[in-house]
Amino acid sequence: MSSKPFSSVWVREPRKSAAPGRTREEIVAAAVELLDQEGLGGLSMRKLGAKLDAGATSLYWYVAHKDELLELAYDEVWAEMTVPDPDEVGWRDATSVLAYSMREVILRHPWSGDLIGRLPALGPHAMRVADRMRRMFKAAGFKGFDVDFAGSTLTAYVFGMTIPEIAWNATMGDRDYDADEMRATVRKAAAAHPEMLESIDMDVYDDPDAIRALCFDFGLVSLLDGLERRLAP
Amino acid sequence: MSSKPFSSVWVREPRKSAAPGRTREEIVAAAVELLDQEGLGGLSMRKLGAKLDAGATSLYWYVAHKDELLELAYDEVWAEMTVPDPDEVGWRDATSVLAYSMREVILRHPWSGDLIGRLPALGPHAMRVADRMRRMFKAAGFKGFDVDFAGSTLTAYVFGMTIPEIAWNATMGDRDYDADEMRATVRKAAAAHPEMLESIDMDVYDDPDAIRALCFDFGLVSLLDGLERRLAP
DNA sequence: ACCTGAACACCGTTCAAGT
DNA sequence: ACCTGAACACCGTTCAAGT
Repeated sequence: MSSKPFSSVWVREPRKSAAPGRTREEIVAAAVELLDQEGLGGLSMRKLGAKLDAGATSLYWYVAHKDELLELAYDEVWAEMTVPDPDEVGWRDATSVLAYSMREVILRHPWSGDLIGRLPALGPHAMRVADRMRRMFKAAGFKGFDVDFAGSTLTAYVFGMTIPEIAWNATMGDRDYDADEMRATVRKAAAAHPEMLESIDMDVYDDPDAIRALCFDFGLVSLLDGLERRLAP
Repeated sequence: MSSKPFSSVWVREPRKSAAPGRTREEIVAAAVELLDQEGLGGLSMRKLGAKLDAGATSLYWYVAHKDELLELAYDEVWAEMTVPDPDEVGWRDATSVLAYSMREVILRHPWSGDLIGRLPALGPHAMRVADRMRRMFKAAGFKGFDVDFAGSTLTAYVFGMTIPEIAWNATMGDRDYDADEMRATVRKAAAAHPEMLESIDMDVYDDPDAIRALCFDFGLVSLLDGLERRLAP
């Protein structure tokens, strides 16, 4: 009945390469390297081909299209996330460590921010995280759908908090940060809302990195408290 | 000291058009229409020009580059969000209504999901929401930085939860959904984690829309509980 | 003040052809 | 089995030139 089937690299049977030629692994590794260096916009099939001393279109033998390549690269990001064993540290600490680890990994690979939630996360490394995260929330005492709901809630929070951080780093990273310039920008944008301007603490713009870290923690603690409340009998 | 200044349509002085020619408003309206119909990938300067019976490059008189156009369109999305008055319904209900409204508006303009957090939200409509949201959390009893932290936490959650929903709708929307096919996909992807497969309730794939709504509510209630806890003396 | 078309430097992807 | 180059149908943006 489906017009076109659900498609993902992880469902498609890969080509079985006996020995010669390139391998998917080295292609993906090169792609990740390029992405880390130049960002999502910096990865083109032509550039990646050149990097591998191959013709631009040779990659299409290993991969159906660019999105598959991105799916593969994306899964590498999940590989770097640490999910502690809840039996050792307790579910709350485990969850907290995972949340911080996700944030850190994503900030280290800013291009992943544009992929999160947009690409299916069905790769082996994503699955490993999903598995261990389920264990975490089961250990906490969640049952049935709530195990998945708790997981979705956590990742939604972390991703939703981290994605704007990437954007901030991108606009600010390659320039000198000027707190006063930033304050002036905000003041101008919010000129129509004097009440807000008056109540806002402009000190937030002194050390944005520190404030963002505080903010992340505030939200995370709130979320964990809220989840804990779900467990009460 | 800054190499290049922070840039956003909302900081730049727009051209003062006396009367003739096109207006920014109609250009933005046409852009939003195109985006709603064809998605982010469907908006090109050439297509938008054609839609306005203009040369492809005429738009560059009104807008410095495509990103500015997107900033303008993006702000229109914020215009549709309803932020209730906390004095009338209480902060918890107000927050809840806002969260649902955000989710609904974003799902109605799926292209906005790709822009959220990536583009500066300094437009007048975004500012209106920010202002009213601050009021909400101040009414709740938050003070100082916590007012902003609570706001960031809420939007992070809503955005992080909604973005994957858009992706889901995009892959599934134009085809018939096949629950069994989906279950088979998951089973295949998770084959290496039998424990997870055994514990997962495959009923989630029967009616994904309903489950996602449940999930959104679960996370939102948890988050609100957690925020409420921050207010305890 | 506003609009145009040509041009530049890119894209992803297809495909017939090579080895 | 693997790789290639040419070709197609696109992009965003610049810029000199028009009115």
